[in-house]
Amino acid sequence: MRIEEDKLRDYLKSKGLKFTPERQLILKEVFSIHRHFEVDDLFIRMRRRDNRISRSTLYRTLRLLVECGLLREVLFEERHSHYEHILGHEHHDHLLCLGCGQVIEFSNSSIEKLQSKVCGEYKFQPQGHRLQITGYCRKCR
Amino acid sequence: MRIEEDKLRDYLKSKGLKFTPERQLILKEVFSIHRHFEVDDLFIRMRRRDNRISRSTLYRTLRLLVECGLLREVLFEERHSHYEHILGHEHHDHLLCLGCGQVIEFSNSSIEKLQSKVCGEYKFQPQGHRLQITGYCRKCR
DNA sequence: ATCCAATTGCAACTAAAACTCAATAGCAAC
DNA sequence: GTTGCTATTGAGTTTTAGTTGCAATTGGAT
Repeated sequence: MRIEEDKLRDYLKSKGLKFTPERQLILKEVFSIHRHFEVDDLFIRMRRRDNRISRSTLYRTLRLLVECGLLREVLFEERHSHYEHILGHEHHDHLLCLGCGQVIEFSNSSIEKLQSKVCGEYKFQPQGHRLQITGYCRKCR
Repeated sequence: MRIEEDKLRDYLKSKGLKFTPERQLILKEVFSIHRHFEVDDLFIRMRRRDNRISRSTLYRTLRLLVECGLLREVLFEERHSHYEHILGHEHHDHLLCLGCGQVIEFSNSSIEKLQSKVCGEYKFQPQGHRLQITGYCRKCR
């Protein structure tokens, strides 16, 4: 059926973990959101659908989804985690509007190339990066 | 006397706030640290010197120092804040080693230029940015 | 069908940071 | 220098975000 479910099943199996109904429900809900979300967003959405999953399970499952490469954690100006899909989305970075909170995604391969070059200079082996530009969007400035 | 003290005094005066002995001590301690630090580092250092400043005051004062442009908050992989000096340091970004936790600073004006270009494309007025590359340093890879 | 390790939900816990409030102290005006 | 108003402080309490321990439950390999 869905690619993301296969990916999760494979990951779980490879680690000797179980594919539970809770994990399936969370996965489904996560992939029905098509923008950035935080844990509490997810919790409330699931409650509305009467899927009474505990917060502990949400936290534990989100960690799994990050580990298996389905989700990415993104840090905005707030002190708690935000997540976004990786599957089917090319890598991108964010413009974060301090006025309206809007998040604009962008990607720029020249910047990525320069980053590789910098890493080379420091003999640093990159594993990932975050680039976030804060400021004001067209409407807010 | 010191530029940073003048800057803080000016900022406080402009906001109708007061230059207290506590704020002076914190400022002094902050500028005696020449690397990234977190709130508790600062707290412990001050205790060692018998400057018994409460954590509340530290938190409140650090916020002021960020507001007046003396400090910058940097987010590493941990969930609490780290700070670094702005004054007298040109803007830079970070390579963060997941092995030993080492933080390498770098700056690259070509990346900055490309960022400006991206902002232009989105009619986004940048105010600041964070670029953090995680991976493994020469020793750890 | 059996069995064992993984999972769940709940409650208790933790860490970082923010808030509350009574006592104190800058500092501007006199 | 004194006064008075407002900002500030520290101690303790609260909030927020997330983690952990544990007893009961369950997935899934055999």
